[in-house]
Amino acid sequence: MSGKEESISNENPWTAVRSRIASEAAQRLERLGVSVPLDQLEREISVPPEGMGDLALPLFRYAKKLGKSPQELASVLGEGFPMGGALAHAAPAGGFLNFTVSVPWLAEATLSRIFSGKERYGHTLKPRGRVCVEHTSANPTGQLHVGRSRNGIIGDTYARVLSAAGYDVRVQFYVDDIGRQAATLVWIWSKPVHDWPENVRERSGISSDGPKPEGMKPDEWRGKPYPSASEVVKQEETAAREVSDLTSRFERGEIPPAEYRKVPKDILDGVLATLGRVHIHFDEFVWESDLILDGSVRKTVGELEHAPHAVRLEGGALAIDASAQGLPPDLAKVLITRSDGTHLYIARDLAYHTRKLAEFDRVIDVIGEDHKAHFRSLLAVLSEMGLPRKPEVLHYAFVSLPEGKMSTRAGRIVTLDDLLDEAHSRALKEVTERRADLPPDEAEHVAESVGAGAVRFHLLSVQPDKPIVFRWEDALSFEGKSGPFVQYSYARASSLLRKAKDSGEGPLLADLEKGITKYLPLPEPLDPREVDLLRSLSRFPALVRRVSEDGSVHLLPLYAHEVSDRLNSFYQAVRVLGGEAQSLPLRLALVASARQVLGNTLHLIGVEPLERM
RNA sequence: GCGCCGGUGGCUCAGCUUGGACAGAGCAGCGGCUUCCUAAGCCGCCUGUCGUGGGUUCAAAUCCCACCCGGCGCGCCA
Repeated sequence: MSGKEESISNENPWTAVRSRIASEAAQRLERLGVSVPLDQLEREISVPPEGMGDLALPLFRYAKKLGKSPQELASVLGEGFPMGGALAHAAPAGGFLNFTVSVPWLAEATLSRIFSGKERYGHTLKPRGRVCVEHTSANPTGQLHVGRSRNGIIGDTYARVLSAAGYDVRVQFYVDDIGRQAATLVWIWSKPVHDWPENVRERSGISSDGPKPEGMKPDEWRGKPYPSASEVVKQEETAAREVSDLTSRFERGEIPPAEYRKVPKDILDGVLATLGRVHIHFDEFVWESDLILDGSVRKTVGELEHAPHAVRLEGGALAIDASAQGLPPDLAKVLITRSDGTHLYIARDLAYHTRKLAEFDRVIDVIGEDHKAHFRSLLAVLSEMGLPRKPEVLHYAFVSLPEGKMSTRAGRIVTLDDLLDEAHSRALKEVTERRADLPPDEAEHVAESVGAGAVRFHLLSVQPDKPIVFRWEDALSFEGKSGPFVQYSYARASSLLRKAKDSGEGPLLADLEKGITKYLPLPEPLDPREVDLLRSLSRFPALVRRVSEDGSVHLLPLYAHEVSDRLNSFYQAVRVLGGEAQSLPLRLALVASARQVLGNTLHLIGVEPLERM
């Protein structure tokens, strides 16, 4: 791909128009006697309500300075405003000066970028550095539930967007195999089942040693004794001692890592299989225990002992007084080790982050809002350690059930496995009813894709800050603002293009992909739905850019819905094949472009585009 | 008690970073559309004290203050 094409496909067509309006307006305002910084003016340009043009410049502020009415200033400023090229029309309205772009320009600028960029349309091709995204990192204690899967879906999407925005992204899963929770499970499984406490045997439903039952996932099987074993450890001192002895022996190198990690590994394998169903994959697994075995944790704790604000608490625990770092009084002292000298979770996390910060240009953690305080402490201590860069965080709120907080103990839990299975079977029912002609294996594939798409789309479409109350009927919606709605629009566009090729329009399509220019001027006037679709398609590069900067991943499903919605309306309103001959090139180009942009968006949100459904 | 985050039609949510023109969608409800490119679709109707009260401003869902409700957290768990 040549340099020129690169710059075209990642350049947002609107930026040039905006700066042209801003600089012309700035000159004209200057002549009238008020000088305004160019970037301020550019920022103030907004999008007017439907039917009033494409861009709007509010003039209230400047009217006041000039002692004119906003209406008057708008007409004076609009008088003789140079049109041509991208700009077709300027009209004062109230205190605004509204601009309408030329439709041929919009079509050419948008479609040519899509055709030359293809699956990279909207992407930034210029390298922007190395970034590490850490997400999910669930404790290996059992199956993933819907709440924790929100983490993975947000994290995976963010990683995809960062990659599209030009970053070299590495996705990490931090496996906490050494903390109290995982250790409890390693401990219980280290004993023969007949030595388990009776109530653990009873409640786990595991009564004898033996291989994993047929058809059960390893995370489900290995996780069964967790709730009861964890209670035993909390209540019985001997059990608690056995768990910490086990941990200490491992840390001293007396248990081979492969043996110690057998149970966590089984669980991780099960969790990864489930995450694979929603297209979540990792580049690297960082085992927490490795940070201990290779001395990283010891080194970090050693450094902290000599930190300027290190303090010893009564009993001997090491803490960092972070009040100088601006932490509120209740968080001011950050404990690093226990009184007995063993390190706390944050000590290991500090070692991990020190390593990541040395290796990457940006370090991003996707973590639940219950860890907000922990993250603040982490930041404060890292800065106490004198690290120049800081990790960034994307927090998300919890998923609860209508009956309340999810709880394994109370049996109030929805696992991602159950949700995906249910989604699959409902989707299969739909597919077989609607498309009896599809071969069974394709129907199966479509059902899996549609089910997973519905789940991912649903969990992604709420702003991460907001708590979600999980309801089956919302998560499994296949219509309206849903994953399947978008997949359906994509499939219809694909189908139409297949039909076009079958009816001999293949050469025209191939020609269009080389450039729309030779089919200009467009058959005027365009249907308003054609123009609306173009407008939506043209927004994509700016959206990708924005999401990569602020992590607002929930905007992507929203956008996918908008494009689908406009494609469907267009498709309903005008005839592509067998319609007016002079409209065929533009309409085919629109369908092909919309399909491309939907495909690109679906890729970012991790939902599979389907050629047929 | 303190801190952080949320509170927008019957339900679920965009919009708030950077104040701007009648607050947008989806679901549910009601009424239409299939001799025609996939009806998981399209078109139309109905539904709003933007939690409450103050303030700043020519202009507030958006910024500031107070309060109410919900979520999350508050040193030897992770």
